Amino acid sequence: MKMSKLFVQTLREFPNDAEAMSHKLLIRAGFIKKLANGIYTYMPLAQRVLTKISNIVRQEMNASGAQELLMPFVQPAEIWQKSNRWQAYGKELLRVKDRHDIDMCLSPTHEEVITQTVSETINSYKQLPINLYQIQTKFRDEIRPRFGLLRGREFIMKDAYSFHTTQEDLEREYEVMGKTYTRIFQRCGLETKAVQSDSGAIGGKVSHEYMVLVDTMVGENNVFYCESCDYSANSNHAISILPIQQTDGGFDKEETIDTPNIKTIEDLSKFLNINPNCILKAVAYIADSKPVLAMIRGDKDIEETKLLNALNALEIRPMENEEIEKYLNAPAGFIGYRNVDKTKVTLLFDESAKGMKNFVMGANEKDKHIVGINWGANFEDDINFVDIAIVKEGEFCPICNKPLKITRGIEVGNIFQLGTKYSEPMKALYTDEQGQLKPYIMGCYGIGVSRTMAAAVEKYHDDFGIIWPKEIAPYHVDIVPVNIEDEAQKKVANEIYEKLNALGIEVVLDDRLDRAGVKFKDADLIGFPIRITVGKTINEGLVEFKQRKDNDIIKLTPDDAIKKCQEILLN
RNA sequence: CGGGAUGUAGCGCAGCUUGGUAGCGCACCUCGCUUGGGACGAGGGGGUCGCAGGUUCAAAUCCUGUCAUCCCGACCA
Repeated sequence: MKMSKLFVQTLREFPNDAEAMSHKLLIRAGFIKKLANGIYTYMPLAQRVLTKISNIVRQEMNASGAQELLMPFVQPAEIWQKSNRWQAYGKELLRVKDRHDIDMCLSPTHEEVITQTVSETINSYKQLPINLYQIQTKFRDEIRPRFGLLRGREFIMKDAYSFHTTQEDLEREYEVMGKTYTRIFQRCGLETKAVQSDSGAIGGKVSHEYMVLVDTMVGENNVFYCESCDYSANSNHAISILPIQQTDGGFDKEETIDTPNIKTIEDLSKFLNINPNCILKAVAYIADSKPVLAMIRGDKDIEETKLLNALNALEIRPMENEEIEKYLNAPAGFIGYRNVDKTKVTLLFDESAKGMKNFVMGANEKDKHIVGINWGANFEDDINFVDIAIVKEGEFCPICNKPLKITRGIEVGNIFQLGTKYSEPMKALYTDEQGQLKPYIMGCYGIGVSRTMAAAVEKYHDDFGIIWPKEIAPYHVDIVPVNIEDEAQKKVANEIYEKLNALGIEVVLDDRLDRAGVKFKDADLIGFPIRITVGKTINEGLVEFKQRKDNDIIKLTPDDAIKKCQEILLN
């Protein structure tokens, strides 16, 4: 490709409205253009990267026995009503009406269509298992799209769905997909960590997320991991062993005391001169319009995803102060679990509270707390402790009891064991060996293709621009004649260009009339893995060879430069 | 949906306080000159100042409304 013909416009400055480095660089280097919030055009350079990622995905999925198909992007509401997700999916599902006033939607995911399609096509256990996938645009009307391609509304996803007769066979395929994913991302030049995760709106019980670990804020997930064993989990799912499990407030009898205007754990801890872990904290929520009171040890915080799961609820938000008065009969800051009407308010206790004794909590009365409380002493014994706490740094691995580390991660893939979550409501059945009708046992497996591109930029860049891994770079080599009007330089540059093309190496010839500095800046910004500069040294028969990843320049003959390209690109 | 900010040429911005009919840099076009890290000179094209009302002889500027975008939070594959 001749640079003068390439449909690209690099910018001298970073865009004003971008925050994440991948967002800034992809726009500045001319890979993407924003059309609307969270909706982007992939320019030719980006399209080439996406094609390469997609091809790696295809090769590995096919090698693992999956088959590619392509399903509709616009879907009728009817099919979503069958799975009960027309209601449950919420506002992320963009709904539209067609000219006949029929409800339709832009598909955020394809469980419904694939389940129906498979159930119409496969009737017998003899045709199972099967794994089907597609690579396609998805639309999710996110509340707050951000970070460019990392959280767009429209994005490209590979989604695969597998169908099985037994849980064991699903687990086998789940393992296969896990290994396939690791390989796919490795081939894209990205190391990933498979972490345990919450399964969210897609549903199912077991799931793992494939995270690219980064140290920037754009990794929207906190990942906890153990260096001694292979435990790792998204913070919304992580569990831990607390450094201090038994806490004692030291009060020798239970009594109500005055705590004037002491509303926070911090203030109360100072006022009574006790550790926050001796205070029982009350956090009030509204879950699916119903009041919930969660009690947790004072030094811990609620993980709302876990709370949501414990309640089997869809939506959750903190209570407003008026709601606290109304439902809990207590002023905010002085809430306790006693006097709560358990027929009206769901009461939950985090496991961290189990080891507390002689502890403190709100007295359900303004400016008063109760000290010296013990489980079972003054309240019914049948308290059911559940895990609804967020893990904190410094806590210990649940498997091997070593300190847990925390890092940020960009989720580029996920795998779920769905079970019969879709096949049952949608009555997607096959006939088993005994002639019985049974719902399929399903798995699903996603890869964010466009997000993977952004994650690679997020991971591999420097002050000058992008540093593409060679496997997904838009082009492999950029040839820069320092002065295109110098006949000797022009001739050699053209020869190298022709030879590399003939070898099947993807190459750009920067034939623009601009000065060398402009071409060098663009080469670094766009991030070609290899740059060959044809300049003055051509009089000695030498060109300059530079790899973007280390920026070291060596001088070679044109033929040796070509050989070096082959060497680097082939291994 | 709450908090904060911003909308002026393709991109980055000034002008707004104090109203007088729009400007700078980059990019683009022409000519000259230049060619190893985003040169220089001269000339040129491009904007209903987000949109809609209002005040005024006169609005980018003041007022009201509205839309969009960005950041933080909430939310979410």
